[in-house]
Amino acid sequence: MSQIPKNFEAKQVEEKWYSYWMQHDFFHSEPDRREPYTIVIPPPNVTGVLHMGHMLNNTIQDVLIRRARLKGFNACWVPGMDHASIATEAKVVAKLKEEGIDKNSLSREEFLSHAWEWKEKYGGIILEQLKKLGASCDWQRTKFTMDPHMSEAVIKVFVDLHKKGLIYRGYRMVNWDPQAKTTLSDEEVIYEERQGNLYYLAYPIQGSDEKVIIATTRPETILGDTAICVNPNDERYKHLKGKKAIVPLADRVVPIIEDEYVDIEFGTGCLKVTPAHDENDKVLGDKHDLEVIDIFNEDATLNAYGLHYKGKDRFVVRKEITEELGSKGYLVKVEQHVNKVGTSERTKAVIEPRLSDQWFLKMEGLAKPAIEAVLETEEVRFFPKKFVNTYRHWMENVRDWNISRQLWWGQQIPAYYYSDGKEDLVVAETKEDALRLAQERTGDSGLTMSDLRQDEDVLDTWFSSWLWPISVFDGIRDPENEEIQYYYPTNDLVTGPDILFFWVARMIVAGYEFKDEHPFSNVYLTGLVRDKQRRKMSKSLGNSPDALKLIEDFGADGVRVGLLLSSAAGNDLLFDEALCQQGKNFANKIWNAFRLIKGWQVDETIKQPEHSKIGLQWFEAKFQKALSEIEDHFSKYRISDALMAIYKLVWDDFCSWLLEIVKPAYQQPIDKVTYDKVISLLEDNLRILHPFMPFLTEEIWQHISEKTPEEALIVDQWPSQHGHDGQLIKDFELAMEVVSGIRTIRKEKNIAFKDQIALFVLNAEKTTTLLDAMVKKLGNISEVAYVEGKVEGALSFRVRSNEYFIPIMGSIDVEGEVSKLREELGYTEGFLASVRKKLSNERFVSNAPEKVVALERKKEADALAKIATIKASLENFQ
RNA sequence: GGGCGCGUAGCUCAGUUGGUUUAGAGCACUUGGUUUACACCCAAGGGGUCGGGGGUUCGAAUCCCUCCGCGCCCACCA
Repeated sequence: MSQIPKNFEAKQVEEKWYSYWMQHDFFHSEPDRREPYTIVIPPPNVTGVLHMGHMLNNTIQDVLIRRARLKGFNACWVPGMDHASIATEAKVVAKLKEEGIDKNSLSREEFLSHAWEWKEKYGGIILEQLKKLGASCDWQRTKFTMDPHMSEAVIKVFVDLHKKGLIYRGYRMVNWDPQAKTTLSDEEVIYEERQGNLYYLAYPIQGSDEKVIIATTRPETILGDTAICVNPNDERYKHLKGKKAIVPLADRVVPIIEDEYVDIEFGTGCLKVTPAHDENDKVLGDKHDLEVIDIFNEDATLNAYGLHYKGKDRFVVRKEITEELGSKGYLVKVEQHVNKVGTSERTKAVIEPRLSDQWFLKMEGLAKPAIEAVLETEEVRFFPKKFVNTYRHWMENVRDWNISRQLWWGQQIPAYYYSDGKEDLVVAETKEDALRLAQERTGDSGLTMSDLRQDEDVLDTWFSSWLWPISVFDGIRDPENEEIQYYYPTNDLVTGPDILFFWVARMIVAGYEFKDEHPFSNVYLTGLVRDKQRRKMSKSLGNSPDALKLIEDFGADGVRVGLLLSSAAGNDLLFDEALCQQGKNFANKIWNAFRLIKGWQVDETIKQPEHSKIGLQWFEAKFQKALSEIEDHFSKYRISDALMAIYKLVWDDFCSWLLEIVKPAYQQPIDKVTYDKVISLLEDNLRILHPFMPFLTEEIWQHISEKTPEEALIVDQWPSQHGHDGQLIKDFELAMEVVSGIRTIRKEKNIAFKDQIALFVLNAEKTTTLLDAMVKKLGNISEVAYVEGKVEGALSFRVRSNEYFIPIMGSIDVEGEVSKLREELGYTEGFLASVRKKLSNERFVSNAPEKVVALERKKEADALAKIATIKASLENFQ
């Protein structure tokens, strides 16, 4: 035994087995006759580094995939990365800036070559980090959303949807990120409450001395005002009908229009209309046919309409224009006002509503089958279920998806303009096809490639990732290929609820649209990882632990267990390093159980002791019981409950009870029957533990006996279920309570374990001699003797209706014993009273099911018997 | 403003369609322990009027109402 280290040393073991598994291709999957079990990874950003969320996510996926592998499925976990347009482009722009290169000085092609260079050099660190966690991904299948084949699929889908009339170009109000100079989808905008001001401005009425007061939060936008609007039912403004107002500073004359949209109660009940910079104003503008004046440049500085503020940033202008309005007498008052400001999820910049030409995907029709799949057919099930509501709400009110982004990094939209007209375009997979189409359309066969100009925009990154479960198997380009037929639909998807709309919902949509089938059967939504104070983990707070450091400190298995121990699906995980410590301790516990067993000398001539026999039978029953509970937990995606069940099985039942029972005396050999059985039970434990703690279990597995690669634990078999002896478990519990009673008395009376004691039993409930053997062993009892009456000069305790006596040397602390007995009596009498209260209620006896009443009667009888015993003992002392 | 969910031991959570001892687990805590697998350990133990109030029922942590507190999602008024 001395050659086996006392503590489990995770580090070298992890490296050893990961490369062993890789070397033998155990993570790799090819279609075969087995049933497939497939997971596609939520592709992390190519710019990403491993954080706690990834750790949790991928640990869960690895648990599922390893378990499926053990269950004999052809397990395939496809890894990959997302090109993350905005994030990556921002990174590359920043890096170029450091090198003194301005993005605007580069051509698109030049920029893209820098971007690819960046990607090759820095991208995908995260995948290497996942290996440290033990993720058993099929790395031969690693995909990137901008791989040529993946991009081709994206383009193909765009063309297809365009043909179906679902993609259209619209001049619309979009969320504009002035920092990234691109559009964001509604989902990428985060609203934050900010303390701002409500400015009350006076607009002169044309041809009169009267002024009308208007409240606004964005005074700089007055330069884009093209109307004033009041509610037609507002008596205060009736007389203004048909008149015109003059916009301060701009001196523009604008109409005063009436619309019920205006809230009479808010502000002054009078609204300035700026169609270019507010969604609602745009609607009003369209309705009343108003002029649209855009006052911003694309970086949200003011353009020529900004007059003398031209070139200044909107927030600078807000401050300065307020002062100017004040000095010229237009500013009536300023009130504090809390309003919600949209900010970019990625750049944090304040979003401006902006009108621009964008590409949209019609969602309403596409959403239908995806709604059905989750709400009606349940072809796709969510865990936890509560997210179904969230999903429905969003999907039933889904808006058209703005899929264009004003960036270069991504798939360029395959639309080609053949003239200066905005609508003079064709959509095609290749430029050659586009030319043909353009020639047909115009009837001008003289049109050449150089007459075509491709749309500058790229597609939203989610427009590639919504195809992920299909495109990783090349199912868009080649729908009949063997892989897509075999692996699709995939089984489980594990991701965070924050991308339920961005990604999950859209994948379901794409699944039905392009494969006519659900993309996955189950969606496991994890919670967010928070710190102990419930704060979200974030870089800026600096409360996110270094993932790799954690693995270093606690071992990958320890971290995996730590993360899983408290992560019920959909519940936030309050991360605490103590949990990883618990995981590490658990690893060490198992390691030492193994060391103990490995150290035993086997003697084939020894007969199996009775206590070992019963102990092994009992553990087998316990194992089977636990196994069925574990299966049940897995079926409900209660991963942490499954782990906890295994934790208790291994620590309490296997180590604390079974091993103590079968353990031979110091330096004594063990019989072969027991030894072999213990080994096989240990192996079963390792099998069910393996998905959670792959490294530790493989290490022990291969230490137990020499194994060929085919016999590695990772590709072994999950134990089979075959029922269990429930009665044995119950009987054993009685014996356990007896052992516990003996230990209590030993502790109270300071009787060392090595001193043997005698145990007398006044027996009402039957026990078997096998169990007595177990009690003898664990209690270090010289003999278990059955008696007819109370034993004098002994300490006693009761388990169920049996009474146990331990004679002790010296005098007994009568007072102490009596008070203990009185306490026990008090409790039991209280209990009896509560039972009798029920039983004396006639309506209970007549209405409750027979079974329930019978149970109460049994409780009553047991309590009475126990009370009699305690009273008798008390009399003995008096 | 609309919707969803949650409040059970110091902490994190179980508690399936109301009925198995006067509610469970893990961690933490207390006490004792150098027993030759493990102090990253062993053993024993304390701790909750199930957010408050009301109701339905023979019986409520579990169902209904209401109040209080918390979280999330959606929409958004200048």
